Amino acid sequence: MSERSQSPISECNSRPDDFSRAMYAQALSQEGFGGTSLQIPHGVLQHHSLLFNKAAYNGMPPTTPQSFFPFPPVGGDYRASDLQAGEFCQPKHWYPIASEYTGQVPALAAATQPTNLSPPMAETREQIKMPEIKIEKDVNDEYDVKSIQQYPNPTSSSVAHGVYYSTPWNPSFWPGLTHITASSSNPQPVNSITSTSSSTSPSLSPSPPSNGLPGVTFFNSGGSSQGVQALQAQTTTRSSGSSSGGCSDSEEEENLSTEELEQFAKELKHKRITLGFTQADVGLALGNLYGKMFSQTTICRFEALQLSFKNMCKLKPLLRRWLNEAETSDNPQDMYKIERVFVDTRKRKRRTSLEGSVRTALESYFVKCPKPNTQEITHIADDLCLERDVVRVWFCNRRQKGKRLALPFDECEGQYYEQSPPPPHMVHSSLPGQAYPPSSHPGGPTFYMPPLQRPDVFKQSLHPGLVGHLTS
DNA sequence: ATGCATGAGAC
DNA sequence: TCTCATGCATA
Repeated sequence: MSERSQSPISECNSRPDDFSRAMYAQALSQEGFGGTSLQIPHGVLQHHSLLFNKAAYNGMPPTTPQSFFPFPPVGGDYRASDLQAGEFCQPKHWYPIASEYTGQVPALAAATQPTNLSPPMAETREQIKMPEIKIEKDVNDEYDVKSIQQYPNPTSSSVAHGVYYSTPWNPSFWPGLTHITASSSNPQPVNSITSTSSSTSPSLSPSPPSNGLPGVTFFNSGGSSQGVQALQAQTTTRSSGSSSGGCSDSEEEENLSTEELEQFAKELKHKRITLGFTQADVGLALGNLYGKMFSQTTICRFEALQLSFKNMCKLKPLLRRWLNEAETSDNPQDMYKIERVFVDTRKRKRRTSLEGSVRTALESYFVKCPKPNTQEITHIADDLCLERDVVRVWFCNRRQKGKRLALPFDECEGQYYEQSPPPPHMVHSSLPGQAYPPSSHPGGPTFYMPPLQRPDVFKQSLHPGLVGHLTS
């Protein structure tokens, strides 16, 4: 107890919307969180995957305490195990070749290729020799001048319409699209997405919608691909008797099942690779086709089922339409022909690279308190010699990550984040000498216990698809 | 593939 | 101030 009492956040109080995680509970309840040594096992559950990925979860001796670390040593160097949290759900097994196609390069390199069915397109900026103006990281500026990435147009000069911003150019545009998908937040079906586009070839002009119309005309009317029709059919098996074979995605996605999403993600990845597209290509092509481009990151996360269910539902119809286009186009590589010049002059904070020990410490804090309050954040920041905002963002991201991993497609998303009554042993008492004052939260000092505390049970709570990934 | 960051919207 | 969707930068 003595050591716990030294932890500034050992009595981190949960708020009603605090989330709780099985893994934390498991670690905390089964590994003696309430004990004197905080025997949270190696890795301190930095990753939920540790609970399931036994191969990477054994035998790591605890590391020594760190001076800035106000509570007992935590096991394992975070980076030593370096289990990326998403690994367990990476669908890598689908297509071993996939790893070769995860480049992040804008599709430009392929634009001039006569055919793109052969994969060897440039995958990195280095490879394609893209001029990139960037400020080195060790510059003293607090903020970099945002990298200005200029992708020379291989086929034409940089024209105005080729200018893309990393943010949506027209905020009113995308919201008009979102309704076609996510069921939870978009009650009304939208038939307006019925495309007025007559060509099976996507517009090569990436110019944003100029009229601000809610994307009504930016969809190519699917319906052009038999192969994808099959896909649609298979993803249209809905109880609500929604359209079958048609492209009224608004209804289609209404009751998307997790299986369907998973299936589609696989399909997408497979076909994308077969067609020779990178994830970045797809993201850009979406911009071409539908006026909203996405990053390689997003496509990657879609394929890896690492987006929220709602987000998956939102993106799926776009990607399916892209797939339609890609599959049916006589010249799929046309979809590469994107005239793009990135001119992003926003200042972006230099990315902080946290050392492994710091991450470990943060993880430990997180295990104790996933939602530190302002004071706690400040304290942690002081302890770890980090900017307060870095800590805050880290916790935000960590929560998001935890949520993403634990509940990728749970339609009852959020249920695990609801407060659950903490078992007596998890209720921290206010201890003297704590750096953190008693919480102002009305509920009193509590600690979140997820409803499921055993990995196997936890897995059962996951979507079957995810479990599949977990067990594969 | 993923860590850190941003910004909109909700609370 | 949080969540969420998303992306840059990088491992």
